[in-house]
Amino acid sequence: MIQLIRGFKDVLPGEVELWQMIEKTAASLFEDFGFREIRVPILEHTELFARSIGKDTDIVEKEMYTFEDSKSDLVTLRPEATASIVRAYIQHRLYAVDPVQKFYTIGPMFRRERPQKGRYRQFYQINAEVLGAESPLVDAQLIFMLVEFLRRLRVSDTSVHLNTLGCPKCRPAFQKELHRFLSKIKTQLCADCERRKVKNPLRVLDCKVLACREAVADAPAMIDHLCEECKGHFETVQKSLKKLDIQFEIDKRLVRGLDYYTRTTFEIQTGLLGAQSAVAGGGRYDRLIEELGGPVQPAIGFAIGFDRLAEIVSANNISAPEIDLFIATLGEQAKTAAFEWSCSIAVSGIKTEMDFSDKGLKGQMKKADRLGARYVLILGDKEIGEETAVLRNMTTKEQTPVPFEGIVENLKIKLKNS
RNA sequence: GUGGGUGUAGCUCAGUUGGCAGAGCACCGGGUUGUGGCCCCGGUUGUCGAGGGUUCAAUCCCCUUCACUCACCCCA
Repeated sequence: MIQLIRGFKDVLPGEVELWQMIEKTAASLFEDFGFREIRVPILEHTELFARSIGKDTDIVEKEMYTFEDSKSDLVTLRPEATASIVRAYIQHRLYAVDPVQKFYTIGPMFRRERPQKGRYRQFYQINAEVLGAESPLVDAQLIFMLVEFLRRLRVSDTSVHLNTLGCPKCRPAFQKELHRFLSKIKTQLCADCERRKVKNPLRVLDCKVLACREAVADAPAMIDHLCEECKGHFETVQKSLKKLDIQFEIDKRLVRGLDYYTRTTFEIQTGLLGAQSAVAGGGRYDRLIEELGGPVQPAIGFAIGFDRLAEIVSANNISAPEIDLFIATLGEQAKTAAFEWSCSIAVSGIKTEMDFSDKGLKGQMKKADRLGARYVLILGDKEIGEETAVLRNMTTKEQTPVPFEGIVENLKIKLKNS
């Protein structure tokens, strides 16, 4: 048997209703905050991701689905959405009329990692991005919106983690100091951290190995080395969050895996997903638009892990959709009549089903019951002879005759009003 | 990429120190020749994940492989 690709998954009916509910919740809330939906391609030039995410990141180094198409263009299945949104902003000069543009998008991303709980090779994200806005109030508003989104979905056991990564003015000095510190303690670091020390020193602070944790306990923190502007920005973000009654904790070790982040970064964590504690993450990327060849415009955004979210949203009150009418038939003549009627009734917005096999009445009643039919129209030889069908209310068991004359219109009226 | 656990009916899972493959639920039929849910009776579940090896005999033991799963790594 041909199975689906490892790390990919089918979302089957039953689960799809939950997904639709989450999508609607996001769209409606984000639109209330002035975000508009944007849809960007799943395939982009590899160059776009290499330049935005960073050549030395794990994502670009070993996790992307990259291949040559038939004309030898190097293309990649997107591992994240921000780069494409920024590209669209630049390419279509969306900044020309108003540099401030707010977008959201929902769709699949691809990363070739080893699958585990809450981690798939094709996974879905909901992204929200504000391009062209520098104010720290925007940072706070975005986090507020994210928290409200989770509240609407009744997700419990979540916390907001906040950090700042500084800007090109203050980060280099800090990095130099961090490097000096790491060189001093290098004998105590694990093999992974030896590697990180060169490529992404910030990550060393986030290592889970006990020896490393102890070694970096009093390492310098970015938060203590901010320039005046970054410091002020971060303080305003915190002050604004407090005004909005958003609980958060400063997490000096919160580092993001993508190179483009600057200043504010944040993550929503949960204890419900095992090792994959991040349900959503985001931050500022004030230099990215410019680095991709656009105007000098700051930006901020976040991504929500859709699959992870779906796993922790309490799905108890999602039930299979009921149908309004089931037509049970006996004999060819009845089936033919029911066939025409059912099509005509379904078109008018009434969920209608019938059975096309030659089941007995008992079997058809059973099927109607399983489908959650509110009414069953019974149509056998007797009814054909009398030109009157029988309509059974499945809850009250009450049965009423319905003459063939004008039956479709009568059923439409009756079922719509009940 | 590395390590652990698990693959038996549609689903949840038993099982045999190697000897014809099981239960519950679901499904189908009957009790009710044309009326669902509850009840009673009966029936079908299957490459025992795939390939190879050992053996008179393998679902069981050995090897390989694939998938799922959890963790590392990384991230949403």
